[in-house]
Amino acid sequence: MSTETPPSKRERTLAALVEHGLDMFERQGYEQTTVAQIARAAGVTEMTFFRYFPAKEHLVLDDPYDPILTAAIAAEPRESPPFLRAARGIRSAWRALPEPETPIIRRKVRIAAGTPSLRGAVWRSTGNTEQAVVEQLVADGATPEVARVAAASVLAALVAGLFSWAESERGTLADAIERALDVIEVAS
Amino acid sequence: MSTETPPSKRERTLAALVEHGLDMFERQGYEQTTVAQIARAAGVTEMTFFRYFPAKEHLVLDDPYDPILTAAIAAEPRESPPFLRAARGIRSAWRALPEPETPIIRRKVRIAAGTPSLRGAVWRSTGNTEQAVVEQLVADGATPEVARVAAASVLAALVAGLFSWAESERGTLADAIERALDVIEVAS
DNA sequence: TGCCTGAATGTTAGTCGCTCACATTATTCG
DNA sequence: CGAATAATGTGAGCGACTAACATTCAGGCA
Repeated sequence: MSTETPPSKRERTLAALVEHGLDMFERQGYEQTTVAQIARAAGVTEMTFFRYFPAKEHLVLDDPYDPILTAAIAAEPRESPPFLRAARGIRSAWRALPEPETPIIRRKVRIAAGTPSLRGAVWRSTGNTEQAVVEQLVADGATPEVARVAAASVLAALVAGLFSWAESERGTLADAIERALDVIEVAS
Repeated sequence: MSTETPPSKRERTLAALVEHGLDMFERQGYEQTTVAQIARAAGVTEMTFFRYFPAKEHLVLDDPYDPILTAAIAAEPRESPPFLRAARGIRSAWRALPEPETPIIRRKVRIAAGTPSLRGAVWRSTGNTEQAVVEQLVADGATPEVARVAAASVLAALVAGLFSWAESERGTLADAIERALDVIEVAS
């Protein structure tokens, strides 16, 4: 029926690790869950876990959105100040995006939002995106200092919106992000 | 001559730990420096290090500014939107503050800015300040969601300004922060 | 001055995240 | 089927951090 090929062994153990990992994080907390426990629950060795994820936190953190964001920022008119260009670019990027498979994303974000050490990790992992945004703004004429502040501030708003969305049971991701950007774009 | 009492033993080992720690971080990098190495250089045991700092990163991260910030935000007129209230509050708070003993602060911020894992730690450690700002904004009538976004975004700008300041050899801390807030307050 | 109490430090052992070198078992495809 | 390659296991070890317990040191009081 479905056109999907049967999952390879690699895909199956990956899915098992994610499934058991998120499950145990939700039940007993991130810090209280050991990598060895997750591996054991997935029928695999601790070593194997680290072959799939470079660190424990990566079971919760992806981040595939860099190219879309930077492209959208590049499309903004250069007359606006960098801060507004970044905010509006992100806004229009998300508007154009299909709503992603939210169930698992919501679980991950909720775990991250509720775990102090992961909140830090989220910020660090946003570093790549931030760097991309900075480069785009600089390419469009902003100074590096200004670009760094603009990028950091806008992305912080985005992350805060993400966290709020995950904690509230309802609403779409796109709406939450729009509302977050509304808070910041007080100039029109 | 000086009115200072002679440093106690505790003060002396604390100073030794900070001094050798920062020194080694600058010379060989944060990740490449071991807590045991710092302790040894300070003539003390690894265990003693952790009696002074709850974690390695705390040798670099303080954060004594919460009360001043929240007070200044409370003083802002409530007609403005929360985002601007937070930004302007922080601005006026720093304007009123005496320029702190910058040499050691600059060293710490520079180390933090140049170490990915510490950038994340800074963000996590800002959580307290963020929470305080959120509470102040909510007390002044903002919704929690709006307050969280505003606080996160403004503090991110502040941190970005801090990092820029530390990396550039000259300029005062207050000026750097003002410039960072200028980027964000595009509405007037 | 000498003791005495509490602060400061040391010791040992252990957990957890994470890495490396090397051996072993599965998969898949010619 | 057999060989190449992918996936996993083993064991040893490092570094951050914690806890229980023992020890030494500092400074005030008789």
